Amino acid sequence: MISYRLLDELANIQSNLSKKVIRKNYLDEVNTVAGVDVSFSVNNFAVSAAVIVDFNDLKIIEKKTEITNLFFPYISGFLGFREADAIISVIKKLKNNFDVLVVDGNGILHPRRFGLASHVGVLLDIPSIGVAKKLIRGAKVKNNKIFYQGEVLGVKVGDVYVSVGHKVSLKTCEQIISKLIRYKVPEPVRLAHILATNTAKNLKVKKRNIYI
DNA sequence: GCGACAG
DNA sequence: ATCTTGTCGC
Repeated sequence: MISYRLLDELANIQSNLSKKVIRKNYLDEVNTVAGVDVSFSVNNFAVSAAVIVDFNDLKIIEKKTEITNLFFPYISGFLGFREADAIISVIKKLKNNFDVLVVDGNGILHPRRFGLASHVGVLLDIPSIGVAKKLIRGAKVKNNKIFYQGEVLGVKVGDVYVSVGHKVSLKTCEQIISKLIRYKVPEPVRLAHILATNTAKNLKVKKRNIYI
């Protein structure tokens, strides 16, 4: 079980690490973009997937999957402690380099400015962008700007909510995500989602066969 | 007790 | 996130 005492400590860790987040561009030209997503299998396994695409034609350059243990439940505001490890593990399996990472979840659009995308970005010290499918509670959208706790912390692009993860300006986040959208979710993340979901599904089938 | 929650 | 069939439409 997770105690409020522990959540307090983890919230402090987030607050401290959020000071490392850089909201400006620390990247050169963008030629390749990686997308990651995590799916969940039977009980305590997480299946993560990473897909690198060419920024110009959105064609797949490389894809990888990884299976890791889950050691933390889903608690809104603490997604990084549940999924960051799985994401970092699969990124480390990639052979190719990429210029920026797109993560399924918020960046600094977060109670303590340290959502999943920032969590992964800071730990790996790479440019990252957060893309959420649902607006975090308490935020409001006006003219596609996302207002949260008195600050503009994101931008709505199509149907998704974009925020700075690390080492990318909000303006650049907006430009990059705009170019990556074919359907609702930006291509590399959508492809990673499909890959992770299918891989998790196959795992379940295999596990089931043992008992037949 | 009820509804809501970034995934 | 996940549990789940058919069905509408290109």
